[in-house]
Amino acid sequence: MNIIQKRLEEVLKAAFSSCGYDESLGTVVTSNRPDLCEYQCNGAMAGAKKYHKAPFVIADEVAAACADNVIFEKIESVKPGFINITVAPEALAEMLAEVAADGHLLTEQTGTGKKVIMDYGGPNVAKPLHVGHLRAAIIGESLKRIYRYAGYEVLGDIHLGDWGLQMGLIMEELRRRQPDLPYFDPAYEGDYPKEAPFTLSDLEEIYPTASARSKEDAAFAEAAHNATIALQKGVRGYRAIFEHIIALSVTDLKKNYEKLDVHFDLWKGESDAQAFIPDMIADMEAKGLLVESQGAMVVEVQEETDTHDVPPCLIKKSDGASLYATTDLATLVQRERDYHPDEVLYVVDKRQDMHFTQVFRTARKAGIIRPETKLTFLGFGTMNGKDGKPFKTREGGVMRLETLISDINEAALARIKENGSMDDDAAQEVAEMVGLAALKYGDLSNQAGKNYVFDMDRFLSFEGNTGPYILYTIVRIKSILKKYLTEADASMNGSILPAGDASEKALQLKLCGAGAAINDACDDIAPHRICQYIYEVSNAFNSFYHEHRILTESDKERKKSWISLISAALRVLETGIDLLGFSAPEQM
RNA sequence: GCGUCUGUAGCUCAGUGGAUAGAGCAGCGGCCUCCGGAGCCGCGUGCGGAGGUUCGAUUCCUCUCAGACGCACCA
Repeated sequence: MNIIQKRLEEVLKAAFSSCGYDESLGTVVTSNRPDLCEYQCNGAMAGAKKYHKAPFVIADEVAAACADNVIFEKIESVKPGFINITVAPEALAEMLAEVAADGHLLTEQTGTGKKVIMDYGGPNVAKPLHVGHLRAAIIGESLKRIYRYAGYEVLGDIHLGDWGLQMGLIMEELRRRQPDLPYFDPAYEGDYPKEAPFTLSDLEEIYPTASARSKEDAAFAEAAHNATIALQKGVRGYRAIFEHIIALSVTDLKKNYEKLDVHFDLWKGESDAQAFIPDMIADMEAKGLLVESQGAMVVEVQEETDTHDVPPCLIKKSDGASLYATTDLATLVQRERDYHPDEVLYVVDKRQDMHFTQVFRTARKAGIIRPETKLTFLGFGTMNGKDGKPFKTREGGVMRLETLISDINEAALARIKENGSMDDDAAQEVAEMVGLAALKYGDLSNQAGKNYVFDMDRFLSFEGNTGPYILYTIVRIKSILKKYLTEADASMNGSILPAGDASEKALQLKLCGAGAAINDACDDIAPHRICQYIYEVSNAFNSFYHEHRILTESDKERKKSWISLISAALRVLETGIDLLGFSAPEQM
């Protein structure tokens, strides 16, 4: 909670209590009428009924009971029963000093001692990343950082799509093209080559070709199916090809996620979970959970409180093969065995809501995870084009992530060169930072669960609620501080003085809310709260900046106080963008 | 058909059981002898619709309209 709110509540609750009312009525919230006050308490109205008194009377009593507390500049009751509060500048300055002195900006360490596994990758091997993978990566990376800031131990797992028919398709197509490779010779007993007989770009072409072929050529489809089984059985030639594919893909994926400043702690995949399937299924059978339905083996997950049908969770196909849900469940078996997480958070397309409902229920019924382990599904919406339909290339195809990123960087570079005098290398580097900020902020500033419109021009416009605007504000503060530090008597240790005017006070008030904003983002699994907060901080800073000449201020203490104030603003903003997953250049 | 989600300003989006629902963009008008004008300051329109609960509803509930999405052997 915001330190100001917390302190005010302590006073208000005591006042309600001393007047003979329930102290829970002393809840304080930020004012929705900034023209009247900074904070307000509506407890008098809530309590009016219970105590059979006019709300205005209660508000009057309470306000009078604590009016002489030094935390208030003003506390007054207003009809019909609001208690309006204005914070004393001296008290505010002290509270801001506490925020600035705290290692986590007074973010409550709610996650201390808790371990969370976050699943926010899901790319398929042998296929390029496309924009569909973007949201999971951006949102997941941000949540990982936010959770860590609140004290959680977080393990980010990429959860590769590296199993199933797609692998068989690739192998069969490879065999069709190069049947003489030793991998396909059952009699071959020597070592296989260290180098793959194909490149990544070969793979990117092979998969769609094979996929198309299997649809028209039944014999090929059958062969691919058999190749899949051969891989699953561990036939060493197929296993060796599999290793080649993984090695090539992972190298490429790391490079691409690196560009997004997205990092995973675990590079596990669906293939890693396969070994856990037989025991898991045996256990389900032993518990009597597995039932036959229309030829398949399923776990019923309908619950009595359901007001509608929830289809059963499919564990085994009628041909005995396992499915999507089977793998996800086995992955949970593995995660429980290896990490004992307190929570597993999935950042996945919201269209998979039903799937995860089934998986979570099955996991609980089967005792795969401990009863106290939280399973959370954060479903995100689709990234749409300006036409409101899912984002596509101009030709109507799926856009590769690399293309999207380079398009943004190019546009950012053009913008920087318009008004900058940077040399080319520096400009390129800054363009990448600005581009990433535009991309991530444009995504994260929306509620994760909703679809949003991707509009590069808007995200990069450098005006309004955008990543570049935040970066600009940060760079501006850095620039002032740099100039200040060249002065002979520069000191970064000035104490923050009580605000002298409205814009200074507004900035101080805003900065005190940093920890609360981060806790809110964490508790609600909502990075957009960070965006909103740092945007407000940026606005507050820019208003303050516009009304004060910091470096030419003649009052030394006042000047040092302002330096401390904008340093605090800088720290809050840089922390904010770090939690969103990007960073600011020195100049732009 | 069943279900889930969404509907807030011309556009893109926030938001809350409380007073007068906020930003940005677009439009109009101001501000550079000044630490970065990628900025600042003004100007106006809106909670899809109907009921209900409540002292008070855009927020909670029911119904309704519209759109997106999901409904077992793909992942």
